[in-house]
Amino acid sequence: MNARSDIKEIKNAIRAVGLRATPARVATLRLLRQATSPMTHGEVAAELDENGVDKATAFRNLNDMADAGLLRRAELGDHLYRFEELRDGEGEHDLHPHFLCVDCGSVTCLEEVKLTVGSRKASEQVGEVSEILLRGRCNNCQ
Amino acid sequence: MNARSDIKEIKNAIRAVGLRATPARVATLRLLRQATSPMTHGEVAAELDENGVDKATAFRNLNDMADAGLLRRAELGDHLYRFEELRDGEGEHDLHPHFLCVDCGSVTCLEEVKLTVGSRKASEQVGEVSEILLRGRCNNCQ
DNA sequence: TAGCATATACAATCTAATTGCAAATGCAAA
DNA sequence: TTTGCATTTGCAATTAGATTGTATATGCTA
Repeated sequence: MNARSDIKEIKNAIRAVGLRATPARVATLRLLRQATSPMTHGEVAAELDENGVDKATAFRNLNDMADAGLLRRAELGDHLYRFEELRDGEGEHDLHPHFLCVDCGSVTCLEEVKLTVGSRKASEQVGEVSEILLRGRCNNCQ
Repeated sequence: MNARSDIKEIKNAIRAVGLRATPARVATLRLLRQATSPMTHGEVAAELDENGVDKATAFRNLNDMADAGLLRRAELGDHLYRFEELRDGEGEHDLHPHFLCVDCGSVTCLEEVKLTVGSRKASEQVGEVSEILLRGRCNNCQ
């Protein structure tokens, strides 16, 4: 898939949730697609700043796209919102956990980490789990 | 137990972690002891403001007492730090997961919740996990 | 391509949280 | 009890993430 068809696909994805496919939004989604882990408001804004996109616009777009269901807005416990694309199939109920390094702040998606069956039952007694977060020190920071 | 002996006990607890038992700290700990759920920086500061305690002092004391191991500083997903007293026995090294209700802020310890064996291996590839957090909406808030 | 609702840039604002520093105070030792 | 001094406090300024107001510009549908 070349860059042009990528952009077309991105525009379609944005329009599919009822938003206009503006350059700032295309750039935002492209950025999130090539990122390997969720990006903060600030990280996205800093990148888009090079394209002349205003910080407030970047923030509004992230929030709007999250509200529209295109992105997931995650709060990992360090007072920063992080955004990642919500691919088809991954609904709201997708529970793939995140690992947050308390030293460097890096975030890793842990697709394959699951709770044991008994654990899921136990946690359901308490409430409906919407997010699983592991915190610790990543290998680079040991 | 009367108020006087309460205060004596509170002062002892503060001194036990190597801090001076100042009026502001005594008031802070007393407040947290009578609270039924963790309090935010701002809530504590607002209460102590009536005693003439400065906001910066309130914030510093909460952080200092948390660093000293007297309080737990929790992040419940709404970008506010919340503090609660860490009673004896609850150490820093308790690795059992916690469930945080994003609505009411209640915290539940999930002693029995575990990761699958494969998940532990997978997460160890990323780093050393020191905390497991489940977030969602508790049964009271459904 | 014209019309208009949506989106943007720019600037101001808000709130949580932190920091610098001189003055005040807890508390341990004399 | 008093003294010495490190710790703590008050006050003010500041940082940083995030949000909001508004006039202008632009996507996109008819």
